[in-house]
Amino acid sequence: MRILIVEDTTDVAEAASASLGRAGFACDIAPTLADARACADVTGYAAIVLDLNLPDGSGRDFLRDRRRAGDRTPVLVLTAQFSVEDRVGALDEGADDYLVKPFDLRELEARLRALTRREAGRAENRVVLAGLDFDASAQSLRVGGAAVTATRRELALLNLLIANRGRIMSKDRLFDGLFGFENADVGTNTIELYVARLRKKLMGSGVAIETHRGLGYRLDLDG
Amino acid sequence: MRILIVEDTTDVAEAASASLGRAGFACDIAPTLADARACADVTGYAAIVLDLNLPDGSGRDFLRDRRRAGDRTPVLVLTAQFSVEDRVGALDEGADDYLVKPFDLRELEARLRALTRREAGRAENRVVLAGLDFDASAQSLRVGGAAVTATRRELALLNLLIANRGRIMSKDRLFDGLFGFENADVGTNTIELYVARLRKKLMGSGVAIETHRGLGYRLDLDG
DNA sequence: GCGCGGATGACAGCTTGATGACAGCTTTGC
DNA sequence: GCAAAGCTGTCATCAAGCTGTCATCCGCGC
Repeated sequence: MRILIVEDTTDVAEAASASLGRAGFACDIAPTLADARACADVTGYAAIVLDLNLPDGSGRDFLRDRRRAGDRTPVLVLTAQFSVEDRVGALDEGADDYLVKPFDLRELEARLRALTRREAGRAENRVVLAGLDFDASAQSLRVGGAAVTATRRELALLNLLIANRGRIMSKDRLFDGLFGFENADVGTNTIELYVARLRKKLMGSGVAIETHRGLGYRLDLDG
Repeated sequence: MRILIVEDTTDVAEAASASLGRAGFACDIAPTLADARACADVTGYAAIVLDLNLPDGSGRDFLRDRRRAGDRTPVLVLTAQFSVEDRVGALDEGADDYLVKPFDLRELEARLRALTRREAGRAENRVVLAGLDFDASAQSLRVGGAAVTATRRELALLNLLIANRGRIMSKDRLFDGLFGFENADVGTNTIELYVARLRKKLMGSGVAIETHRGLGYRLDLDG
């Protein structure tokens, strides 16, 4: 984890750097806004510690610029001011946290850990198969890059087939997956219907639903 | 955005709930650890505000349990203690932030905005999308440059849709985000109502709320 | 060729969503 | 405190389009 410390008071910056270094962070120090910009442009950081009082301007401008540019690196602001307005202002301008000087180094360390912690693993429900791009959580379907709309039943069927890709699914099992008890009297023909409708929408995706007579259906790569 | 407030002092909890409600958050209050667990098991929250001193135990246990269980919901800890050890301890146990009592309600609000914003992958409160310009902290909305007034619920809905832009949000999820438990008996038709009202206000913004029958709604660029 | 399982187009019913009007309640301004 | 304004949510009505049935056609395997 690499951290950028934007702070012009050498003592503070070096103390922080040493302390964070011991905690496993690699730190770069930037004593001016210009240095900070140069560093941030060259490499990415897991987080930025930003003093607001700098010799060549206010850290707020730096923060605002980065956010406007779409940069989401977590920023922890250091401030000498106590007023609630200032704190609220900093947070609303895009800071993720702040610390009032003088601060305890252990606390800086803990806060940076909290900020950088949530970088890791987001559960992805997305499946990409040849020209097919299906995201179960967003219920979105793309075929060859183009968004395709599908109804609830169609998506449910697709979901089932994808989850069992490469395996033959009997109509009974598909039926069980698509309909609850209250729909038990729906004709089995319905499955065939939805397979047909899905096939039409998956046209040209490189993925095909094969028919296996007397056995069921299987989704797999085309060809 | 739905928030769980775990706090046994009724005054504090209700003041926070009222203040956050005005800011567009839907709040549930849990006065005990048992209540908190029950709530958290039943529904998901955008963030949890957690007092450490509770009648049936320490909030730390609750926090630790949730993290062990793999839950990453942002947690903001309320504490009466000043010691650095306590603060560091809370952060390292998985809290994302803390506030020392007594705290300013505006600050709680700003910190929760920062926490939920980060979760939604945003670095600042302001979002500009085509002709739509929305600022969550100022609760202000502009369409094609012109200021548009919108009510709290409308803004809350918009905020939710923007945070999940591009994905289909089921009415249930939108409902959970807009209403807490005390409003559980509100008809689901209400969502449709607010979608209609929002659509009217977003007219000509280049952003549209698409209906996906049986699935939910999705906010995306028009076209 | 025949039989059976599967494919598919059309359609009617019905669930789901849209929307205008209204009553209750909250907030705001005085 | 009071009154007015505005926000909220319910209801009823209307529109849309998803669903599943039916009938018919296709094609594989025997």
